[in-house]
Amino acid sequence: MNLFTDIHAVVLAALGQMQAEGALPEGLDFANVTVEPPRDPLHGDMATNAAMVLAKAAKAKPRDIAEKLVEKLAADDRITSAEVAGPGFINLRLAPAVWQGLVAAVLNGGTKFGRSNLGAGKKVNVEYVSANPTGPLHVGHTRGAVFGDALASLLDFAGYDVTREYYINDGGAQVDVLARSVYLRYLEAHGQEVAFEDGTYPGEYLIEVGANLRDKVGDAYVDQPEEVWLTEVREFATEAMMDLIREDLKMLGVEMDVFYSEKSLYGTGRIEGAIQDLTDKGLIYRGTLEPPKGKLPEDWEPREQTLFKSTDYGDDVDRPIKKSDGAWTYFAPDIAYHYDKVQRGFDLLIDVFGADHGGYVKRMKAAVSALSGGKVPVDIKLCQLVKLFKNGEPFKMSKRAGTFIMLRDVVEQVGPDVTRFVMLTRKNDAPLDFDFDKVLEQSKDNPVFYVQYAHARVASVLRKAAEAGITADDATLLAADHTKLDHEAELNLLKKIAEWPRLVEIAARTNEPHRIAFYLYELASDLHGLWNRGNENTSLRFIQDDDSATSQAKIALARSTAVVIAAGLGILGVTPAEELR
RNA sequence: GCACCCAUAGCUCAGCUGGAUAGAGCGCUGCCCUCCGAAGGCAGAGGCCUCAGGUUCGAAUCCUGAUGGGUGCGCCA
Repeated sequence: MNLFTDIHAVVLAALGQMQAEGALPEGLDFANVTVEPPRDPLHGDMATNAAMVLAKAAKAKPRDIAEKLVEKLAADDRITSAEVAGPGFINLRLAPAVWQGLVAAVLNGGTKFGRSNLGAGKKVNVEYVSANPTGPLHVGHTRGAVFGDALASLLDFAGYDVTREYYINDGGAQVDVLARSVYLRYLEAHGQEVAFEDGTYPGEYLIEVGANLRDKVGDAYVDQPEEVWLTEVREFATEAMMDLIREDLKMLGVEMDVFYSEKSLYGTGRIEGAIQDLTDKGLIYRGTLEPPKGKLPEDWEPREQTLFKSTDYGDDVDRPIKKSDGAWTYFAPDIAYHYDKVQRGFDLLIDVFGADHGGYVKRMKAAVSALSGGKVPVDIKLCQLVKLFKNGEPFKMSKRAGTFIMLRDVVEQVGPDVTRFVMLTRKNDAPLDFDFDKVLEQSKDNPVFYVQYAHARVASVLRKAAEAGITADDATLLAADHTKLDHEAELNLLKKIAEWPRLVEIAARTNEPHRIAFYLYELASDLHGLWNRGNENTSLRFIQDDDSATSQAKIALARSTAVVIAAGLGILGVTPAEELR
């Protein structure tokens, strides 16, 4: 139930009627006609721009169209007033009964209220995290993980068929480095002195992996050449790292549907197949790239390479898919991977990358566009950096100094709910400050707490109602007389609830889950406001002494608010609190 | 040098793909608990939406350019 689409339909019907009566010419494009909440609530409940948008094509003055449209709209019994304002806006006011009807809609729908079929069941693949399997996840990954996960949930809520996917980069040189590092820890576990030189991972998390390897194979690999052990150790180490990463994700509450291995693309002809597809389209050639302008790398020399003609699809330069030794570059398996996603029948692909992959966006879009014949859109969301603070002081991360903050450090300190919510209170393409002290603060300065508090307050009302002997289960609340909710403050809260289904669609269309977080803050604010007005005006308190019928109507409103908050938090992956401590 | 992202109140940020007098939190000045949780609420002060052009009924929003900041730029993924 989305009141805005309902009224939008009313407006379109009225416009159609005007055409039938000759008041408007045929063949007008209504696509830009919107119905939205006016910026200033004093103007009314909803506003439409219909008259202004159509004026030019209809060769009429906006206000003239508006005057006629207003007459039609006023005939609808949901609309109590329709008036022309400013340059040709039409401001509408809706009958209280329309707003009051929301309570039943919310209580009937539960946390499914606001679900949309915007996605119409289209298959969408959301790829996120995809961190290299060389160590536990750190803070940078955390933002991508939270963002991708919330986006996936949002799209699901908006009616898409969502697959959550993790691409394991286990095919490149970095896993050989990992294997060698684990091998050193393995030797160490056998009592040898080892040195970690450049090009190895000195992280302490590998000590245990080395010891486990020793327990598994004994001294079979000790003092053996690399050919003997590299493949097995690599396998063993990547498995161990993926176990670590899976644990990290679990701590955050992230569950993937698919873990897709890069390595599985090799030796199966799938990379060759994808490249062949591009070759058939005339997009693969041998050539030499121009050196980048400006600061030239010291060892630059022109080289002939196998290139993908990504410039045909808007990229700045063509991109190499093979190294000079004939091996694939990282780009080639990535092309094959996306080719595979296209072939699995997804209607839409979304990649969530870190900001450091910004330069990768154009070539990936080019590749998908070429591979799918432009049929499968790919949206690439970049998550900007997370800056950590402690006591207001920037917290520098350094691998060398051991102050590299891991995902588990953050989650252990502040919990998954806070971590998730805070990471979603900024749009993905803006950098994020994360202050350990501030996020744990319990005040309105902290949005997580503020929203949780609103939810907990409603739970508190329900407990108080039980103490006062008022029945307040959802069935009873649903049957209550909601027309008693006629105070302006109560109607305002209902109007905010009415925006929820609309907001879900906007957030889903733009792939911006942070909008959910901001909406929840506003909704919580309205509830807190109503609550406090009960201080001065006792008739606004949810529990009315000696009047259980009125109480039930008011509690139904509180409960509806809590349901929407719970639904929103559900999308963000945050558990709604029944009680705060 | 080139590409992408960002620029809105003193600070941290929203702004519903072009709408009316640009919003919130913090901070600042006041006020509200015999009351369902004051862990809250209300009010006030605070703005040339970085700058300059353009598009149109209408621009913080779209386009061009400039300035400042971030990220990246052929055998690392």
